[in-house]
Amino acid sequence: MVTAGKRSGRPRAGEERLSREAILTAALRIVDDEGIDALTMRRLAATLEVNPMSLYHHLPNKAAVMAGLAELVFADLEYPDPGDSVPWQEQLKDAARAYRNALRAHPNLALQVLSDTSAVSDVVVVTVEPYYRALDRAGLSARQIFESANTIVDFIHGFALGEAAVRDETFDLAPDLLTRVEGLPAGKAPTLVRVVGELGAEGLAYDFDSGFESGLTVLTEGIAAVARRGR
Amino acid sequence: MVTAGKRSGRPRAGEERLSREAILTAALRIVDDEGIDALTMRRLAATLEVNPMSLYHHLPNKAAVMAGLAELVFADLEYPDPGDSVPWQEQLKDAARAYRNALRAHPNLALQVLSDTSAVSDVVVVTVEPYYRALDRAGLSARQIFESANTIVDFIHGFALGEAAVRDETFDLAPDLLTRVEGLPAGKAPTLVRVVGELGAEGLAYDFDSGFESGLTVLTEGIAAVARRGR
DNA sequence: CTCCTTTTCCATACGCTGTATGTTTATGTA
DNA sequence: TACATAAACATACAGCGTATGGAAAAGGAG
Repeated sequence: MVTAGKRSGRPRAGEERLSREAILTAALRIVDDEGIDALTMRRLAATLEVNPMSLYHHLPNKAAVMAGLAELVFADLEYPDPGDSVPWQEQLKDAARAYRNALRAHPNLALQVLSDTSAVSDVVVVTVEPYYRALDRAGLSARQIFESANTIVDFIHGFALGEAAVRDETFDLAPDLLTRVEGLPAGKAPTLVRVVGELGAEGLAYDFDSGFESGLTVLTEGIAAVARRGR
Repeated sequence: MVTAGKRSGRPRAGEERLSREAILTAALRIVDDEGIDALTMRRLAATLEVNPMSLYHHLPNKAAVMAGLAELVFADLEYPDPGDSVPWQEQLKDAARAYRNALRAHPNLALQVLSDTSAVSDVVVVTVEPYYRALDRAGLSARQIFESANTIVDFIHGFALGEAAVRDETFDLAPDLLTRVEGLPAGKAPTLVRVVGELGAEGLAYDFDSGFESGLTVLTEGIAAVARRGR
């Protein structure tokens, strides 16, 4: 019996089935479609119609696949950078929005991106430039620029973490929070109960977009205050 | 041959070897000492000198063990809450510091705590009360309190994420960042290069404590500005 | 007391994982 | 033409979470 497929041995020139890029593309698709847990070396090999061990000729191990995926997220990150014609606050916010959007583009990958420090390459380091540009224009010292940029990035990371976690389990914040707070033992967290109650009364229409924007406003106002005081 | 240990069947009264609490305590020790990957059901059972399957009589599966660990972190969280005698800014910062400290207490668990939404119980929800208290005193609207508290928590989460990631691989930020930035292609990220260069010249003594404090300052100043504008 | 259900342990086993090792075949270079 | 290298496949191993079932003590019901 002459089986048509799966010849063993090296493929003819131009018939290579694999490449680092092709593997990562397939992996990204699996993660996007079915979640991070669905990504196994065997599953990945199957979608590429290849033996699992073949993958190891292009990537040293599974951790490298993960790191490669994290890098893809950053590669897709493109800052608009409107230039210095807009106020620095707007420049800063635009950079933050672009970063958040890149993290949102692959929610199943967010945790990986945010936690895998081994994926921090030059590609990633360079992505902070727009924050430094904007903060420089705000009149901050070198140290203040450094610390403020870190603060912004930390906020975005925390926000993205919450957004991604909620995203993949169809968890509706508003009603959940409301019922949860209402069920609390009396007198346990009075301010929380009152505030959430008021929000519920006026229809707590929480969405992540406005939450992110209000965070950016707090941060830019805070940085402006620090800049004023710093002079 | 009558082997002394490992009798099968139910233990005599008062000789139970396991309990949910004992299991979680042992699990926490493993995670603290050897990292999250070292925690397997078999390993956990071994340290408790028990058959792996015995664990399943006290916890339904491994995910429940993880969630239980995350809960332990929040259980250890105690806010000092100096009361209303200090400015609301200080009250807010104290709450944030306490939360950060709780997350730092078990760095190997930080990622789990921050990403496992299934561990969000009443215990956790109540922990936001101090933020609400402080923000209420700042004169914010219900919606502003809600959004500002989220922003603070997001910042702490992002910060803790970075801190935990760096912690467990003896990665020294300052020299790493310096050499990395110096090795960048010329003209690639001019502001970043200049700022980090200046910091390197004056001895970039970065530590997480001061980074966290400067973040808190930016946030409280920003919230104060929003409060002023809100009137 | 006896009978019976429930609880808490142990033993075995299954399907899955990442990957080490070795073989086959084609390529590119000497 | 030889030969090292590269890219595929095949087999196999240790370790994982956990389903299933059995043994023995506990504890309540008659």
